[in-house]
Amino acid sequence: MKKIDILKKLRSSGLRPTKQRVEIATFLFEREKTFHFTVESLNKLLTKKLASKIALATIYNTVHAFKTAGHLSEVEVRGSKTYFDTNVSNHHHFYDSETSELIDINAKDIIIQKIPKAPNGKKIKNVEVFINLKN
Amino acid sequence: MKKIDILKKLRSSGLRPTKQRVEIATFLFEREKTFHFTVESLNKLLTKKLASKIALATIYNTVHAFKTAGHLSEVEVRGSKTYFDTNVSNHHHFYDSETSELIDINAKDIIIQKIPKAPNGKKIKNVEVFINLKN
DNA sequence: ATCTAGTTTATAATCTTTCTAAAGTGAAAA
DNA sequence: TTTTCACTTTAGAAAGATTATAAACTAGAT
Ligand SMILES: [Mn+2]
Ligand SMILES: [Mn+2]
Ligand SMILES: [Zn+2]
Ligand SMILES: [Zn+2]
Repeated sequence: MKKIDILKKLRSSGLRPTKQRVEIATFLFEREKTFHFTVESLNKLLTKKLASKIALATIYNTVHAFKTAGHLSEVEVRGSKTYFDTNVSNHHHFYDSETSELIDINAKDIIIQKIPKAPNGKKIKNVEVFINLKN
Repeated sequence: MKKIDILKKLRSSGLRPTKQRVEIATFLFEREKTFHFTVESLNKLLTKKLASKIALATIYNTVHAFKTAGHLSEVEVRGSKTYFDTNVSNHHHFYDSETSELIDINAKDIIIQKIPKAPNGKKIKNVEVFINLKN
């Protein structure tokens, strides 16, 4: 994703393209592959990459704003920290607890043959498959 | 599960059957159906049920001891609190975010037809299916 | 250039969970 | 039974992640 598109992405979500948001968005979205991160890991990487440091509160604010805008999704992973994902399409994950690393699985690469009916008047919103890895 | 079995369960895991442990174990395991809970919800229910209150630290200690002994499992649910489960067999869950309620799905009731290979020298430890519900 | 609502920031506050260390207790040994 | 001591409970402190606060800053409209 190019810088011009990043500005569009921000503006179209009603987010002013501030210096901090553009830097964070560039870091997150100017890459080909999915990026999984926690606020802590993102903060470390941004600190390493950027000359001027961004306040931790701003990183939290920005990540939440991006999530609300639909530019990031949240992945539930065992542990205390919240994981975010630049892949906002429906997909699944491998999880390597040795390295705390998430790996995407395309939705088409998992086919579920049999699934129970949703209980009492409820419907199925989505199905998440989480595959834990070992050595 | 009967009280005598609860004492056996504790002793066989190397846990002294103290007053608090027996009360918590009785509350958790003397029921037919699976029970899903957080430490907070368990604490509230125990406070309501018991005459003498158990310290929050003891509830944390006990729940972890039971988990380590294999009498409880942990379920990863979106949100800040940790969920525990009296069903320690391999199974899946529905999750109703309206009520924050987990519902068990028997492992046999979900059949996965196609699954990707584990990456680079890793193996699959287990597969967790999490079905989010809506109205 | 001015203005203002939106944004950033340092810091405090909150919330869940874990740690600490002192007091209490189960059960083995005497 | 009494003694003993490792294990357990407990209140409160501490930790760690996240959110709230409010003052300073700024993008972009006028
Ligand atoms: Mn988590
Ligand atoms: Mn969670
Ligand atoms: Zn992903
Ligand atoms: Zn369950």
